[in-house]
Amino acid sequence: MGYLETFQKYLASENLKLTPQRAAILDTIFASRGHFDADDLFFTLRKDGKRISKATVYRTLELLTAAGLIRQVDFGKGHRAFELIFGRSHHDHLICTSCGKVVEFDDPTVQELQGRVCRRFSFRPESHSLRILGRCASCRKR
Amino acid sequence: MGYLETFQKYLASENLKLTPQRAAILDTIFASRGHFDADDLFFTLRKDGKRISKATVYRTLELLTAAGLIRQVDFGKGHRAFELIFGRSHHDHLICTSCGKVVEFDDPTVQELQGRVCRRFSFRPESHSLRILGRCASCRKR
DNA sequence: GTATCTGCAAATTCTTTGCAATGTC
DNA sequence: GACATTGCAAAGAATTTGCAGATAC
Repeated sequence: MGYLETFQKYLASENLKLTPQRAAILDTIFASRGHFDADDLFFTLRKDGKRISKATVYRTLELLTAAGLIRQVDFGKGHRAFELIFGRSHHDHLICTSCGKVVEFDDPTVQELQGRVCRRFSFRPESHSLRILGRCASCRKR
Repeated sequence: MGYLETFQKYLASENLKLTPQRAAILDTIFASRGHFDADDLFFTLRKDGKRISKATVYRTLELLTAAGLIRQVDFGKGHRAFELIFGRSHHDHLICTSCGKVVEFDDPTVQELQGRVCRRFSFRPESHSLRILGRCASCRKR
């Protein structure tokens, strides 16, 4: 099932509508991949000639999160960032504290750990986010 | 070495001064423990009869972070939260998505993982933050 | 046709900054 | 005494909200 179809299914289930604005926002997210925030999205849309208000961008990001197509990530900037998760496998982030470079990685240990910790404290696991901070090789050379 | 002494040492090394406001803020953080944000701190101080401006609270939180006495944590609220790290061992957080309860845990696996991932991508590890989200036992019963 | 959406501008919330008075070392 | 610090109020950034007109289903 495609992403638009998935979104539409979610919207229908909540009695919401698929508007051209919502579709354009989702298309833009899929086209760019990577990480983004509300502002990035707003300006990319504008560059593509789509005049969608920031309010709509914010409102749509919330819907897409609820629909499970994107998720919020925290890179320590003062504002919210997101990334696409639809069609992607789970991963975590390694972030360079000098240049801000973000490397995605996947290590099965995290899943096991999540299960173990949840069992110990009687939680039902839902998700996790792991950020490792360090200095990348090229920043260390400088 | 006590926390105030540690802070003072940091301040001296940066040619900064220990003021009554800075000491009061640090004392308050130590007295309350747990997690807090700028606002919590501001109101606790005020309740204790200390009239310290928000600007000073924000400025001091930055200093305390730089001094390594506290660190920023992300609980997915829209604003910054902090926790005391001075005198505490490292830990991560398990958070209930229903009631917001936060459980601290420590699992040595995370350290190993951090080392392994950094080695793989030639990063020098500095720190990490792991948040596991789930539903706690009492929320599941409801 | 009706309930949801959009854009706009105003309102909120969180945080930072300029500046004159004050205080620490 | 010099330079850092404070409080205040204003500025800034990010996000949310109220509302009237437009639109999907």
